[in-house]
Amino acid sequence: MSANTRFPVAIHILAFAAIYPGQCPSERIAESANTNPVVIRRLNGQLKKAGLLRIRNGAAGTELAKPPEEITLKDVYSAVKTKESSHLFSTHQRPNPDCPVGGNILGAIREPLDAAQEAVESTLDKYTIAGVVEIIRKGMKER
Amino acid sequence: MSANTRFPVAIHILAFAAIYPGQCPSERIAESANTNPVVIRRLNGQLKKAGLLRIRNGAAGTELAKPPEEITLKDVYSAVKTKESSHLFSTHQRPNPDCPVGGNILGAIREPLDAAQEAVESTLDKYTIAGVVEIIRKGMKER
DNA sequence: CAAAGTGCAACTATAATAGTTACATAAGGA
DNA sequence: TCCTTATGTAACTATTATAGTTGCACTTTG
Repeated sequence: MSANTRFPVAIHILAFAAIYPGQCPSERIAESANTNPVVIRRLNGQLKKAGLLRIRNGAAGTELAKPPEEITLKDVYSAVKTKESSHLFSTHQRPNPDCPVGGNILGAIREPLDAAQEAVESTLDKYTIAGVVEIIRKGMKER
Repeated sequence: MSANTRFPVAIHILAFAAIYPGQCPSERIAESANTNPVVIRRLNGQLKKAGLLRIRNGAAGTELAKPPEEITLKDVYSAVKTKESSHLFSTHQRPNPDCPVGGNILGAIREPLDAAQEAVESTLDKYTIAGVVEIIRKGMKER
């Protein structure tokens, strides 16, 4: 596959909307993220469904649906994950149930894998779009 | 792509070697993990290089290179990660440097992404092959 | 030296992902 | 009202990390 960049691009979208509210058509964000407008619109749809972004057709504008302090990176991560990308670690699908190891391996690794997943999500929950925007604004001043 | 299953399969290999030391040719492990012997040998090579597995050609046997209590899942994770899979989260490659957001986004998300990565690794470091084997053995008795 | 098994090269196959084109639809402003 | 701007979405193609496979030279033990 190509690498999954939906999560970082989704953060990009929200940061953009926070900094340029009402002035962020998909084409402009696509240019900023160096991708295609349709890719942005697809993510926009997921962010909208998750209640993070307010989008209107036509000459209206797109803007955050909540204050950036209230949008955590975990919210973003959850908004854009698919069934395939929802777990950091896949497991091998059908280890041989007739082998004592194959029949028990999945149960034996579930706890550590779940714990790792939980660790990621609770870490992402500590960061917000507001924090990301703050760092971007700092970078903007320095040029 | 297909999903990356190297990490769970590598755990499978080590657990197998712990339970059946000296009796684990790649063909037998492949059957247990429901995959191809070459896939196992490829992982074996990485586990050997990382000092986790002792492998001999021919009619000799494969066994753990250390006691299972001393092999953490982080060791395994590190052993089998590739350049592509080494980071849980990819970033979009070339956000537009001429855009204030595009030029600063990567720097702004580095800290949370690194923190998430670190959280995963330190979580995996708390689990060992010995722990996995113990759960498998418990399952073996129950049948 | 035979049997068992590894190491590795060189492919093919799979599938998740991004990229692209095209167009119907919607909303706001002159 | 109609033009402009933009979204939503279907229907593809392109990319690429991954697993799967075949074949064979090499190594080690007995």
